[in-house]
Amino acid sequence: MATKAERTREFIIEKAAPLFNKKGYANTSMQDIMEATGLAKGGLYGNFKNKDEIATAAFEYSYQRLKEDLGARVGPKKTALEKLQAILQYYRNYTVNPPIEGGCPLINTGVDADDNYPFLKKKTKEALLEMLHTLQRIFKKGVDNGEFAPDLDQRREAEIFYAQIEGAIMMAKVSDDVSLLNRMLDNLKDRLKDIYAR
Amino acid sequence: MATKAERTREFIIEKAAPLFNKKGYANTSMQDIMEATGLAKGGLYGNFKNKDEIATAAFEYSYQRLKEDLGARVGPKKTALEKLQAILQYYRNYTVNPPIEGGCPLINTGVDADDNYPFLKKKTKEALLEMLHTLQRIFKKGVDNGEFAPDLDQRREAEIFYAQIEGAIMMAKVSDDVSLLNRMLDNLKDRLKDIYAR
DNA sequence: TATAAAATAGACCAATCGGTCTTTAATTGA
DNA sequence: TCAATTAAAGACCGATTGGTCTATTTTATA
Repeated sequence: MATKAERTREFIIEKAAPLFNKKGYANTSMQDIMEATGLAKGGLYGNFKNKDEIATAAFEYSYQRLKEDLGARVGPKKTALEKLQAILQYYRNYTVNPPIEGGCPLINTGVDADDNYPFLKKKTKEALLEMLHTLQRIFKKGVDNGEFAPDLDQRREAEIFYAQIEGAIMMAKVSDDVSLLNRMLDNLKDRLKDIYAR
Repeated sequence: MATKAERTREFIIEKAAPLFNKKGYANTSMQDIMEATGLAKGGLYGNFKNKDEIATAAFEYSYQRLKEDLGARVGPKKTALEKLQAILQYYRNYTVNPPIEGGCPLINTGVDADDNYPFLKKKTKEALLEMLHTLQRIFKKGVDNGEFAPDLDQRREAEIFYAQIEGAIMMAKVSDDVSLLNRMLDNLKDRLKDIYAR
């Protein structure tokens, strides 16, 4: 069994992650985290050096969950087309009931951190690049398998794919209209068919 | 000539807008605005009721500038295709040298305000819907002109168009790679040709 | 069960926050 | 030019911020 401190640390991260994801760094106070965890100051600062360290761990936790959720859906699928469709399915109604409160941590932390918190921005950049790389690998697999046209620009397709999803998530949230996101997913599905048909 | 107060008010907005756009609401302090304007507390609170009012005026100013910049480029163009191409041209290298420091105010304020500041979120929503509506009108014009296929789903095309741009801006910022955005604009340009060719 | 070690509580701190209010300075119109 | 009005300065306020530190409690080990 993990030591008490390790368990408490993980507990704090789990409670803090949705707070940071929803409210951002500046709007999430240590007081908020104390209330969410039921711990006092000593409990938090005994397990973390400072707020930055909690925020960093919280983002890593949120991103890890995103990866695991997607991995669980994509992993079992055999073809590239099925993998990509599984990703689209994952994002359906995303803004209404996101796995982590507040929505996509890449968008939230990316925008929040960009001009304010270099240590968080660095983490977000790494996560985004990894995500794009994973998508690119799926498209490559599709080409290698003969599912997609051999001259397909894999990086470009990955970027288009993800930009449309992330852009639509943002727009759906701002406009309080999840159907905007779902329409985008439908369109991407159609686009996959086009690539497939070639 | 406008009254002194009116001029000062506008001056404050101009100085505050890039601060809010770059740093967000919580990270922009009245002290920051005092320093940016050279005014003391009395100067700010004599012209605005509170921080919320400055933030609101700042967002409206930033959005107004976006509209004007785009309008100046799109207005003179005759065809829908040319108008859309002008928009794509406007966003080229956007993350490197944005018209308003911090980048797209719709993304920034949208994400910042969504779960935190209802009064700002409302403004962002209105702005986004107006922007989408404008784009939709351009696509409609293209259909009416016979430039685009008559069965073109104008709303869908507008949403795809803008989601790709906004998603790419976000990703380009986070990854510190403006070429990601420019590749997306190139692709959108190609896509317009496809629609046009039909 | 007793004891050493680890973990947490919570009082306390200086700094900063948004905002108020009175005083002083600048502007404006006669 | 001068008086009335408007605008701005800046001292001040209570609340909240992130963070420290010591006392106490809980945990783990012998």
